[in-house]
Amino acid sequence: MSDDSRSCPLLHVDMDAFYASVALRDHPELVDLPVIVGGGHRGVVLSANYLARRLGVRSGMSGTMAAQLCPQAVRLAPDFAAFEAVSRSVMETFREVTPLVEAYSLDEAFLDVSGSARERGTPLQIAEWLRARIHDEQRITCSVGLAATVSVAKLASRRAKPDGVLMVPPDRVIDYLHPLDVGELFGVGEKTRDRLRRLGLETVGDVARIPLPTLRQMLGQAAGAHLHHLAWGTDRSTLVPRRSEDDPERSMGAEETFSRDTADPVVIRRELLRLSGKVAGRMRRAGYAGRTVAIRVRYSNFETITRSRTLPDPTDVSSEVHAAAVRLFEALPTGRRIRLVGVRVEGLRPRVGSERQLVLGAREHGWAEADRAVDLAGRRFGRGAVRPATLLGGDRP
DNA sequence: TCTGGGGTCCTAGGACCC
DNA sequence: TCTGGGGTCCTAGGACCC
Repeated sequence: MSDDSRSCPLLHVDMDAFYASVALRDHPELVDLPVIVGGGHRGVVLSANYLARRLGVRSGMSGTMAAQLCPQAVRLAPDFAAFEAVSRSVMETFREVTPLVEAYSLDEAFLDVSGSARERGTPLQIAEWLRARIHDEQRITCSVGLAATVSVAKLASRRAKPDGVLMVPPDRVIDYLHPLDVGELFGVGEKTRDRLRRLGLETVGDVARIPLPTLRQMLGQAAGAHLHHLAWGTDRSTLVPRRSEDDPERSMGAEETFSRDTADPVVIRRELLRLSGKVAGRMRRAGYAGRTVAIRVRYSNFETITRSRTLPDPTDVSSEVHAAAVRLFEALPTGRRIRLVGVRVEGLRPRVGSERQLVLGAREHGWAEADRAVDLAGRRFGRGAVRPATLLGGDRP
């Protein structure tokens, strides 16, 4: 590859089979076997090594199906603490190269290296340096896509996998994009792909040839414009450093699939209590309060509904979140068997000090104090050290 | 024994206010 | 007597991503 890579200052770095690679690093005796991370009872595959993929296993697939395709695979439980540690360390390496890092998930990030040339060389040289460095330090491989825009860099890294590099310079973008299946575009999932196919649009080029107003009419204002830019490779070229002070989280939630479906309101209310405490605790640790409490219920037929209520004031108090969640749940028709429940708090804003207690009555004040005591005990004795009495000894779903 | 758990963004309709 | 728009907030659902 000749090095005209200065026209491709955006790097998308993506770890190869991240969870599986980290797991294998800690279980070297398994490297020659197909390995699946996740996919336990009622679960889906989180990651699979390339041996398992060769047999058809894909992440997101149900564990049951993976076991059918690949009964000889070794199944490992995910170790999120290990994944997070590797992720933090990799992101630090990225920040050595440039401050312009958009961490997209635990195992992916976009880097803008346009300002790093003098110290570190061309984007292509930087990509290879990063790959070598990550391999040396973490013993896992990654792939890098280079382009002038975010979505093209992302497509390129996918095509480079595993353990490769692919650059798509601006003057080659159209030739690269237009033959691709529309489903490959970042943001085009199964539903949109099917819809486009029914409209006779199979390739990215087909979409590109549709006039923008027509596309907007077909897919909606935002989605139409978005797709148009993706099809011409003219999507955004500047990065948004994620999860900084000017980029607060929008919502926090927790959900759980029961080990078997249940219609028992006592079991469900107890689960709502546990999830509310988990969410509110995370909010307090992160310094957020939020006004809208939402629950999610998935019935045994997989039909999924949400119900939400906006409170007069933001809260991070476990019992307030729980009370709102239970009220929403109790407004639902009874008797249907439920597969999953979730609690989410939306409209988060940074909690400034504790001014709220000053204007509230004694009742709420007491619960906020109780939460603080629980948080303190959790820090000293481990999370879950103090819990509501109804969660003690109860069967976890 | 099909189908997790964490999120984000968009749309659409109705309420409500000016 | 008949009939306005625009803006914002709230709620529910849907699509998508890793």
